[in-house]
Amino acid sequence: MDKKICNNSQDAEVRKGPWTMEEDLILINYIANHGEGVWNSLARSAGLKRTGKSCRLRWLNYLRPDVRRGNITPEEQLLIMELHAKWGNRWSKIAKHLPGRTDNEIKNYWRTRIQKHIKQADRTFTGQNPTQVHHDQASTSQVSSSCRPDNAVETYSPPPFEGNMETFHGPFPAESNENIWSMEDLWSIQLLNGD
DNA sequence: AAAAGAAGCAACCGCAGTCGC
DNA sequence: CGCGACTGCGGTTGCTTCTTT
Repeated sequence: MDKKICNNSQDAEVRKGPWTMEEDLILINYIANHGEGVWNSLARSAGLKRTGKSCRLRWLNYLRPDVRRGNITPEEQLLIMELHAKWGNRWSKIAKHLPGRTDNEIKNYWRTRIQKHIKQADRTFTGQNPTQVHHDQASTSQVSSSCRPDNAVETYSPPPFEGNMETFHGPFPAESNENIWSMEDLWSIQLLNGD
C-alpha cells in the first residue's frame, strides 16, 4: 500500500498517497492541542510532510470525532436525493444537512450508487424521452421517481481502515480485528498519548 | 484456485472565492 | 486597489477489494 508513497529521499518533502496511522495520530494530537485551521502552518508545525490541503481533507473526511462512517440510511439516501435534486452537485451544501457525513462521502455515494441506479432506470425506460433532462445534473429530477430509496438502499459495508501497522506500536485490539481500527480506537489512542 | 472485470473508496488536482497586507 | 497566500469545493484518478467466470 505504501509502495507508491514518495518518501524515500531527502528531497521528498511532501508525502502523497494514503495516510499512515502515525500521521493520523500526529494530526489528531496536534489539532486536539492547538485546534484546527491555518492548515499550511499546521502541517509544518505538526511535523507532517503533507500539504495543508491534504491535512485538511484527512481531518474533515476521516479524523474528526463526529464523522460517521458506515451505512447510509434510507432516510439519509432520501435526503441526499432530495437535496441533490434541489441543489445539484453542491456536495458540501448537501453534507451540511447530513450530520456526520462528509461531502466526499456523499459525492462518492452518489456517483457509485445512485447514478448507477439512474442509469439502470434509464435503460429500463429507453424510449421514454429524457428530454427534460439537460445533463448529468438534471437526471436528479428523475431520481426521486426512478430511484425509490426503499429498494435502492443497499447494504453498504464501510471499509475498515487498514492502517500501516508496522509504523505504529500502539495499544490496539490484538485479538479480533487485528488489522481493523476505528476512529474510536484512534481517539482513545490520542487520549492516551496526549493529555 | 486463479484470473479478469467491476465496484467502491481514499486521495489528489485545479479552480474560484476570500482575506490580509 | 492590487497581489499573494490560503481555504474550500467539485471533478477526477488510481488503488484496493469484491465478485464472477
